[in-house]
Amino acid sequence: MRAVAVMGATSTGKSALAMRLAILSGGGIVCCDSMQVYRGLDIGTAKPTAEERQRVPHAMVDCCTLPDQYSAARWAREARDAIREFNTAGHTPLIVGGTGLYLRALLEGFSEIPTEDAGVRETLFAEQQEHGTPFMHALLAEVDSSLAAQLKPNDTQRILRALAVQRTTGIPLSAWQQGEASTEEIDCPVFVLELPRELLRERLATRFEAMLDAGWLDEVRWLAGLKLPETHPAMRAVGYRQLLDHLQGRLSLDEAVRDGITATRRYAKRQQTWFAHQTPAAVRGGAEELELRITEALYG
RNA sequence: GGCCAGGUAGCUCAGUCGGUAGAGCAGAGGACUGAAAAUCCUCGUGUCGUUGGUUCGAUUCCGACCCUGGCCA
Repeated sequence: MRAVAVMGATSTGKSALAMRLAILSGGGIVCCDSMQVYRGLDIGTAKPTAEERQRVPHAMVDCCTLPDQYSAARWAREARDAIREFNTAGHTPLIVGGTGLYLRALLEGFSEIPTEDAGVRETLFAEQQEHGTPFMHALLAEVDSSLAAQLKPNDTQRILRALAVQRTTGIPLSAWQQGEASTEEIDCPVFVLELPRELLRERLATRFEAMLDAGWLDEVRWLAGLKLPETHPAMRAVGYRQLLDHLQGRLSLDEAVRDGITATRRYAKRQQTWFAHQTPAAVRGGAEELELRITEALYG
């Protein structure tokens, strides 16, 4: 299998770059984005428009209907199928997005781990609410001391995941993670699009306002109407979370916008850190330089 | 004009019964194996409004002045 990945923080302009390249190459795009997979979250996720999708085929967009929840493993599985289809049609697709973990799941694979039993999460969450995360960390230490030692006592998300797997299988998560990672050989050079911090900040803020003008708040009202649990990924997405707080009267619109822009900035910084340290083999650069290098990769 | 409450880190504030000060947020850096737009970790010297006085020593007590908010005229 073969693909070319174009990754980068939000608002760096990677989608526009990818569109240009895809139109030239006649290939398709595989979105690597943990929020664009949800049907109905369009404006706030900067999802490719209908026109763009008509012009260039996009995979891994709108592949999950909302009460459902997505995951990195599922994305890797489905993205692999999408890439194979493009390949058999004679094309090298562009993997485009900002979700570093998803790309890792695809390129390096995850160990085979059984699905958590339904309901374990709810039980764990209730326990965590009552006793606090450090207490849950202590519980984990009893059944999986090596993983517990690696996790901070406040890391709710990883601690509950570890406990959930241990409780449904009776085997510690760290043991499962020792297992062989299931990957299919894939030739995929990785490119990271960079933008100076100051410029990125400006673009983030401008885009946030533009999304509001495009009717983002109505989209958030619709989301609120679904009554999803507050732990659902869609409820915690940058911007959506703050706008949801506004709809529930916890923030004025101005405050929600200000906090949303701040949250986006912090998110972009985390992405930059990830791509700087977790993808050492990647080629980094600005739009012009990358466009050349990617073109070489596509045709060379 | 009078009375009251404030003026402390970029912002919101705590505190020092007098020995030059600390939280949250922001900001910076970092981690990252099935929720990842998530989750988590580390980093805090600033004329303590200005100016006199008391004191070995004042941001802390007293006075004057300046600024902000509220109430009364």
